[in-house]
Amino acid sequence: MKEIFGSASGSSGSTPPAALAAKVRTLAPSMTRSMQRVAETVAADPAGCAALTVTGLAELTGTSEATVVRTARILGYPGYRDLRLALAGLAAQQQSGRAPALTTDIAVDDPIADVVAKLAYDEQQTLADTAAGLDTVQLGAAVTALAAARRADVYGVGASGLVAQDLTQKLLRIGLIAHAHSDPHLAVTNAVQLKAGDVAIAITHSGSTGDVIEPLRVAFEHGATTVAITGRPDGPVTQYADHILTTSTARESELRPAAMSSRTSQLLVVDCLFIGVAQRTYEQAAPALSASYEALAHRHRR
Amino acid sequence: MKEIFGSASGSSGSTPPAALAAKVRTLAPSMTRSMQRVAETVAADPAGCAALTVTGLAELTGTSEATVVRTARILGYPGYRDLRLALAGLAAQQQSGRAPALTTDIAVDDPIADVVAKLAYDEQQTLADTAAGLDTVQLGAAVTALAAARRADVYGVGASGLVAQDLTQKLLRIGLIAHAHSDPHLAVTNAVQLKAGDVAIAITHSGSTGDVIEPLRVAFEHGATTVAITGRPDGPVTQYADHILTTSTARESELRPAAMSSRTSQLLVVDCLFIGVAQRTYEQAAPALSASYEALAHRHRR
DNA sequence: GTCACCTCTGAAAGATATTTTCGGCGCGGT
DNA sequence: ACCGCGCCGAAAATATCTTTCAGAGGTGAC
Repeated sequence: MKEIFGSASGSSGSTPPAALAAKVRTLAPSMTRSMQRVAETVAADPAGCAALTVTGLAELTGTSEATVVRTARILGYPGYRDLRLALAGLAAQQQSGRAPALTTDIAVDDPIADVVAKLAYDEQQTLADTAAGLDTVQLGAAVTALAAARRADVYGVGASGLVAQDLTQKLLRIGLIAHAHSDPHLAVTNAVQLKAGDVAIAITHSGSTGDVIEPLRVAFEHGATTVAITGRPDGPVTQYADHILTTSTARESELRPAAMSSRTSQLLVVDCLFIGVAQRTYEQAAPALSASYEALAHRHRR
Repeated sequence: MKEIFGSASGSSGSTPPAALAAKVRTLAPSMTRSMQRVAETVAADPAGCAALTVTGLAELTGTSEATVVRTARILGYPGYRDLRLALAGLAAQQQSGRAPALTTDIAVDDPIADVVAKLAYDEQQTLADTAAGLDTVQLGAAVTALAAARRADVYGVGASGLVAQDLTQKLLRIGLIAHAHSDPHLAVTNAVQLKAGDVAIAITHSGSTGDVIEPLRVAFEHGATTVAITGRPDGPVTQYADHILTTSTARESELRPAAMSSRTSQLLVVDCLFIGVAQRTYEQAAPALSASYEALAHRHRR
């Protein structure tokens, strides 16, 4: 049977189509101007667009049928027909579940309580989007590779560097050999050591951070299994990635740099990786986890 | 606009399309045999039928396209196309109806898709809890202190160390002088330098991490304004804290160490601090933020 | 500044899906 | 057995969607 509601990224079937707005944001950078116009129109009023034919939507957005179809393709549907069907589903869902509709934009003069509420809401949204957009097949493949790896190297600079460290810390805890690199030179130097069976993971929101791509390329060329965690599934980094894990992109505002929501998103992905690996290597992971817990106990004051 | 989801019986537009089965029963008497076959098939599996073209459904029910269209008409839609759209909506609603019955505990044999869903849900929960439990007065006070600080030191070890670094990175971006310390000795050594007007922030989930409490105590005794970000507002760390920011504690399970949700919670608090400070120092922060953005641009490959 | 190149875009041709038409077929009545 | 009536599906007609192609517009090199 044809799968209509599955996320475009092809993941398993049960994904709710709620994440359309997120998908539009994620993919907007790889769209042309007129396609963006179409995508935005669709995201703004799914119900309305579901009632339109290709021609109708083309006229409404001031573009051509071809552009509408192209947009549908980018969004992950085989054609406009399927996008329209998904739109109808979305509309029905919206109708039953009433949108919460918070102006999630943070203003300079927002009282502190609003800041807390808006930030929390935003990050929750980011989590939902990420979960919806994550391709579980790719994730599973990455987990399998990690669980069997002799060694894992993780690359990330800037904010993503912290995420890389977080992942590394966790993997070390369950007995894997993992390293985080934020120094590009050392990263490349180490990447040369990798070989088939090893895993290299690059974390970059933009998907085009040279300092992170370079070591991944080297690892890739040396036969390691490579994973990219990025918000731009079409970015340069994916050239050298065997498995691509897409993080979601929230729109950023002046006061809320992209780094913030991308970090939330990346951490969720990284946690999923970790839990996945812990499951696969349970026999080894469980005792290792409690051992590390014990070891810390005495560092806590009475 | 064309009304798709309106009930066929013509009543007001907002009728939920759930009543399809009932409609089939009501109208069955006025249908011919083959039409009934079609109607029943559709009622039995809306989602499946939504994926079929007229021809497909005709074959499936062993009838012809014409009959399918006639059935759609009887059911109140202008044609098969619209019936199909409504069907898609119905399917989506059905799907969204289930699902929230997640036992948020992650088991060893959970499929990867469940892991993603449960983790996302858990972290969302954590965020909501944190936002609800955060004392905005204390937060406001901490922000005020930070915004005016000559210098800020942040202490955190282990997973909290990464949060400390995250905060530091952000504060540096808006022109504050901030340092993260994860080496307890260096932390203490530096804490001695602090004086009134400076800010020291300790991040510890347990509230009893000696390595973090010690530098905070020193800072406190040297007259700095001290802030504790902890999950245990009654823990030892709060002795030396002028302002206490409470993070939420989700219960941890075997596969899901506490570090995971405490990190989420801590990051939210830290983000709030950051945004708060950015608001207060907007004149200085805004240009600093865009400047740091510009500076990074060339590190991205075309 | 100009040229070559490349990408984006929409018009129109081509393919599919939906709707309509129309004649055949079965069924009940005479 | 024959007639009339209405259901049914094949195929034509139409609408909708998809693909192709050539021109417009922009970009970088020289």
